[in-house]
Amino acid sequence: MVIDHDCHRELEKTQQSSGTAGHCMRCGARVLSVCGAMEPADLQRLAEISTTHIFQPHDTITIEAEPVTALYNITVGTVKLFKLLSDGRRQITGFLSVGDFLGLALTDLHAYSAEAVTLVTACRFERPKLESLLQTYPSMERRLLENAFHELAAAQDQMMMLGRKTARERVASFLIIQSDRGLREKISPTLLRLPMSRTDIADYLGLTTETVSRTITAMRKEGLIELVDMDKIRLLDLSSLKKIASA
Amino acid sequence: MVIDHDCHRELEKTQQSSGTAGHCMRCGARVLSVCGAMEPADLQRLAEISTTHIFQPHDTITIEAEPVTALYNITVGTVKLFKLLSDGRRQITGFLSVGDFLGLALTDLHAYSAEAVTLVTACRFERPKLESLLQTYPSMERRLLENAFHELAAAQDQMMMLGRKTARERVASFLIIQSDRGLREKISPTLLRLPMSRTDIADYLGLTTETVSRTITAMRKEGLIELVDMDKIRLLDLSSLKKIASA
DNA sequence: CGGGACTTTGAGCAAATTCAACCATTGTGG
DNA sequence: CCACAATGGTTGAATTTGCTCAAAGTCCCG
Repeated sequence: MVIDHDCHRELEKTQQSSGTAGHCMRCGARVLSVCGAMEPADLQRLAEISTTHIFQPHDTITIEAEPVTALYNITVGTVKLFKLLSDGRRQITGFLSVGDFLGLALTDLHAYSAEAVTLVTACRFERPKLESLLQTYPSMERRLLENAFHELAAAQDQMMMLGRKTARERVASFLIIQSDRGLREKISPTLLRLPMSRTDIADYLGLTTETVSRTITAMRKEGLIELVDMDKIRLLDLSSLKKIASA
Repeated sequence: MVIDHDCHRELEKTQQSSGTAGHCMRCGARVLSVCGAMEPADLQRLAEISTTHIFQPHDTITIEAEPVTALYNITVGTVKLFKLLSDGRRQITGFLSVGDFLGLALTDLHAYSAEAVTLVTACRFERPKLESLLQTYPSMERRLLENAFHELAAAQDQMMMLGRKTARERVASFLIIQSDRGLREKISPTLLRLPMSRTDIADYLGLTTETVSRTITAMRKEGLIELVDMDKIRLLDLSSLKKIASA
């Protein structure tokens, strides 16, 4: 596992300050996230306190236990959140996609690390500025609360998966989750694009890459799924998959 | 596993309406929870919209996927939260103790079931009344948000445990978590009372009772812990346990 | 003292991991 | 433009961790 990203260089290179442009008005993530509640004039104000950042695949975005300096709203791409044990074992706690928030916390330190899976574009809000924003828009706090509860429910499903499901059930669950993840990542109702590696899937499911690979092969042979490409999977029998997922 | 609780009967029998009494002023959980931020006069108002409930061990408090009608604040005892698969496999997602909230959600349906582990006393707030309360005390919303983020961080630790830790590491983690759970459940700095059964511990750790039992026995033989009683464990070597827990 | 529930212990088993080899795709330099 | 190294994915065999099934021990409560 080679970790060799010129992360900081990359960051400076790709940072796009945007105090003047009304980029928030054109933001594709707007309809999905907090900004959706705002008036055009307010969006202009939002644009003034936010900057756009681009991250290359494998770029580190935040590091566990380091100070929280900013909040990001993902506008393009996929991000993985994870925790590490001292010997390198990794648990991916979730994947973020367009419209999702990263670094949303009231604590001073990040609870997890975050890394770009694909090319990622994100809208960055400096923490102190965010605080004042929250006071200006009380409805945003409510949205954040809703968001937090939603994540909490997802976390509980994940616990059930990690604690009690078999490898087969976990892989099925993963496919269903990806399929349900709005229509945003889906190419067609049944064709699914998985931007993350087998290793990432394994670390998300609490399995090894070998087990994930073997399970996917088995499902393919059973006619449950079809591997169109390494990162494209067609769900041929959604109802069976759902049944397996929540046994 | 016998499920035979006359839950509803029990509920009616033990419900203590308290519109007039200033029970919130005397509440032991107050300092630990949201109510701590309030003035005496406000506590009186709080007492007017809340009722005290008592649950016997094994009483069901809420059921997964059923409508959320109220929010409880635990004032005495321990509650377990769990999810079930159709074949009976169970995952305990957490234990609640004095000061913790139950049924805190903006969704209409419960994300999990909750059951009393010990004798439990809880302060019940009807949902519609709660909504108006939140509008009266905006600072409470912030507290709820903090609470949600705290739970989210705990959930991520739990995911790491379930997905990547060995049985030994899980049991050590459990003991450390119980030990860290404030001083509220602790008898002395090293003597720990575990109100839940081995089955509950197993369902929390994603293991079987046999594995939990064997692991505890092994730790006892190694001199890491001492079983004072079935439900009392003395942590003899906290630093070693901590090292094992977060390998 | 006896019955029931919970816990511990034991022996064999199975699911998933580990270790190892092989295959496919991609990108690089000669 | 092709050979070849590098990366990621798949497949196979052996191993191991934790599970299943079974029995014995312990605690509690009437």
